[in-house]
Amino acid sequence: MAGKPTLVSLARELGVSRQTISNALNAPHRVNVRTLERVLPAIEESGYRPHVAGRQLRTRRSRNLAMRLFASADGINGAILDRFLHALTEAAQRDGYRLTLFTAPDDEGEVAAIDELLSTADIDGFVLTSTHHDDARTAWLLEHDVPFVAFGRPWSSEDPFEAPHPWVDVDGGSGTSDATVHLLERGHRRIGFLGWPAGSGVGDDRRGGWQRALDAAGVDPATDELSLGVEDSVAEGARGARDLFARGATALVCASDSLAIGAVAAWRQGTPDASAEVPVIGFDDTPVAAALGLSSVRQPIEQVAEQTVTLLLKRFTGGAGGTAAPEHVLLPASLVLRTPDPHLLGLPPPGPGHPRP
Amino acid sequence: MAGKPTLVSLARELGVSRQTISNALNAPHRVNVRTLERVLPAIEESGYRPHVAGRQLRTRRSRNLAMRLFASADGINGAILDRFLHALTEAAQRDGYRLTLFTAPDDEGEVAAIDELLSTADIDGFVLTSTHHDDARTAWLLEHDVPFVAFGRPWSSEDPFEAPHPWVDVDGGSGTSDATVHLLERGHRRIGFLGWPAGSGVGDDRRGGWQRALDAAGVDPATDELSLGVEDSVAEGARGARDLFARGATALVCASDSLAIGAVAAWRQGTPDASAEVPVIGFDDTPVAAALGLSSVRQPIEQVAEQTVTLLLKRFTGGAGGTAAPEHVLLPASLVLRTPDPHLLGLPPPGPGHPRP
DNA sequence: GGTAGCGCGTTGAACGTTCAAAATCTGATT
DNA sequence: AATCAGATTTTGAACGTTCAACGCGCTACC
Repeated sequence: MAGKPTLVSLARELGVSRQTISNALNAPHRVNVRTLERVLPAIEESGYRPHVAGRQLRTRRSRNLAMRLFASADGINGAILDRFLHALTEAAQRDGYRLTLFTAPDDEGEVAAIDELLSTADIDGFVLTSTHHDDARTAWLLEHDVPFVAFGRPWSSEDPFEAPHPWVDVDGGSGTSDATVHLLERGHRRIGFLGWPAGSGVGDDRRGGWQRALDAAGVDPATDELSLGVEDSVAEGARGARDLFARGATALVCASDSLAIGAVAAWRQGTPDASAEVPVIGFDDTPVAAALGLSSVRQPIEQVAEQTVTLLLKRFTGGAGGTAAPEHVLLPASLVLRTPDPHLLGLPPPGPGHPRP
Repeated sequence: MAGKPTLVSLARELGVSRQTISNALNAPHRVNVRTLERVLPAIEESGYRPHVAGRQLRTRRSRNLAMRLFASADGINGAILDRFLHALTEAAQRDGYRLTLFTAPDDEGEVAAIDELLSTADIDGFVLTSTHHDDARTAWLLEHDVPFVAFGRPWSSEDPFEAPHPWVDVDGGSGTSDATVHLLERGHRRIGFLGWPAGSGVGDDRRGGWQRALDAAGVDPATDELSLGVEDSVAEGARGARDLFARGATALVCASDSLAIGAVAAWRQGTPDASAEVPVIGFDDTPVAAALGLSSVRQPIEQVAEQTVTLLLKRFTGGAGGTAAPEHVLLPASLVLRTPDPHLLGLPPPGPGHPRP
C-alpha cells in the first residue's frame, strides 16, 4: 500500500509474475485474454506507472529529446523560436516524449553539451535549430551517429534534398513570392526588398522569392537598385526603407518583422494620409506584427514541430537502424494580411494637443 | 575499449573495485591519497561519465527540474516568461541540473502533468510560474509534499512572507513607484495609471506602487479619476490612454509594455511635436520596448531564476527534509529610461510624400 | 504413444549505480 | 607477538525494468 506500486509489488498482489504485468502493458498479444481482462483493470486502478529509470537502464531508451535554447538575439524575431519550442514540446508530449533544454554559448559549446548529455543522460535524439552555412554541428552528429533532425535546410551549395541527414524547413521564398504577388495585384510595380546582407541562407532564400515573383510577372526587377541588405533591427530597417523609397520603391517586402516595423515608420514619415494602405509586408508574423496590424509571412511552426518529431521518431524505430534514406520536408509559408489600426504607428490628426505638465 | 566506460569496466582496467572509483568521484576523502592520484587522472582520461539512469535508480534523484511552458498569450508580455525560461535553464545547468518542459491547457492539467511526471520520471522539483489568487496548484503540491518554488507571490489575503511554500518574486510596486517618481521629477503632476481590471494580484501591486509614490509626494492622486483598468492589448491601451489624457493626465505609468505602446500611439496622436519627450513608461522591458525606445520597468529575471534554483536545491538538501521554514525572496525592479527614436512610432515631418503605385 | 509445436507463464540475468556491511591492511600499543 | 583502532578497500545487495531462456500443459500429427 505504502509507496508507489512497482511491477513486483503489483505481481505479488495479483498473483502473477512481474513479466506478465510487463507484457500486459507492453505486449498484450503475449498474454491470455482472460488474464488480460483480470489484470489490466487492476493495474489501471493501482495507478501504476513504469519507472523510467528502470526501463531506461534496461532498454537504453529514455524517451527524452533535447534542444539547445538560443538566447533570442533580437527578441522580436526570437519569438519564432519560442513558438517552435512550445509546439515542439506539445508534439513530443503527444508521442510520449519529453523535451529537455540546454544552453550553449556557440556551436562548439552546443556540440560539447550534446556530447555530455549523450554520455550521462541517454537522450534519444536532438533537435537542431538555426542551421547555417557550413554547419559543423551536423557533421559531428552524423559522424557520431547521433539521431537528430534539423529545423532548417543545410545551407550548402549541394542540393539540400540530397543531404545525409533529415531536416524540416519552411519555404521562405514561397512566402516572399506570395507577398510580392499580392503587392503586384495591388498595382505596385516598383517593389523593393529589404533584407540582410547576402550570405545568409535564410535571407538569400527570402530574397529569391521576391525576385522570382517579379520575373514571373515580367516586371523589370531592377534587382540591384531596389534590394538592400542591412542588419536586422528596427532602426536599420527604417534607415534602409527610407533609402529604398528614395530610389522610387512604392512598396516593400521585408525579410523580418523587425525590418518591416522600421519600414512602416519610414513610410509613414513620407505619407501623411493615415487611411492609406501600408505597402509593407514583414516576415514571421510575430506578436508585434499582430499587435501593430502589420501584414506578414507566417511560418507553419506547429507543422514544423510535428514533422520534426515524426522524423525523429522514425529515426529510432527505423527498420535496419537508420539505413533508410533521410527524409526532407519543406513546408509552404502563408501570407497573413492585416489592416493596421490607423491609430497605432499612426499619424496625428491636426487636432488639439494634450495638456502638458 | 568499445562502448562507453562504466564503473565496472573502469575498475577492471585500473585494478581496483567499482566502489573505489565511485568514491574517488563522490567521496574523495574516503580514498587514500595515493590511489586518488593514480585513479583520478585515469578516470578523467577515459572520459567516463556516470550513467544517470543507474544513479537515479539507486539514489531516487534525477537532477531534473521541470516547468510548465505557457503559451505566450499576448506574445509581447509572454516574452518575460521566455526570458525566465532561458535564465532558469542556465542557472539549473550551472548547478548540474537539467530542465524538462511540459505543457498543459490549464492549472488542473498542470497538476495532472506533474502527477504523471512524478510517478514516471523522478523529477526532483518543479518551478511554478504565473501564480494567481487562490492557486490550487500550490495547495496540491504542498499536500503531496512535492518540492517546488514559485515564481510569483501567493496572491492571497495573508502575508505572503508567512506562506508555507518558498517563492521568488519581483517587487513590481517598487518599479511603478520609481517610474512615478521619475515623472514627478520631470514636472508632471497629473500622472495616470493604465493597468488591468482590479483583482489580479500582479496588476494591483503595480497600481499600488504608483499610488504610494503620489501619496508620498503629497500630490493629490485623484486615484479613481486617473486610474484605468483595461484588457492587456495594444489597442485597448491606446483606447484607455486617450481616455486618461482626455481626463487631464499629462503622463502615464502602465502595467505592461503592450499597454504602453498603445499609450504612446495615443499620446503621439495629440502631440504633434516630434521632439517632445514621451511621458509614458511601460513594464517588463520587452524587446519591443527596446526596439521602439520606450522607457520601461525591468524585472531582474536572471536573479529571479538564480534564486529560484537556489531555493529549490535547498529544498532537496535541506537538513531534516524540509523542516526549515520556507524562504521568500522579493527582488526590486529597476527603471530603464530611453529616448525614443523620433522616426519610430513617430511623426511625419510635413515634407514631400513617397511615390504611389 | 511418442514427439513436435504452440500458447502462456515463470525465472534468471542484466542494465550501472550507490548503500551498507564485511574484509583487509597499517601501524601503534600492550 | 598478540591485539586493537582506524583507515582503506572490497563485496553483496538493491533500485525497477525488460530480454532471453526455460517450463508446463495442451493439441495435433504420424
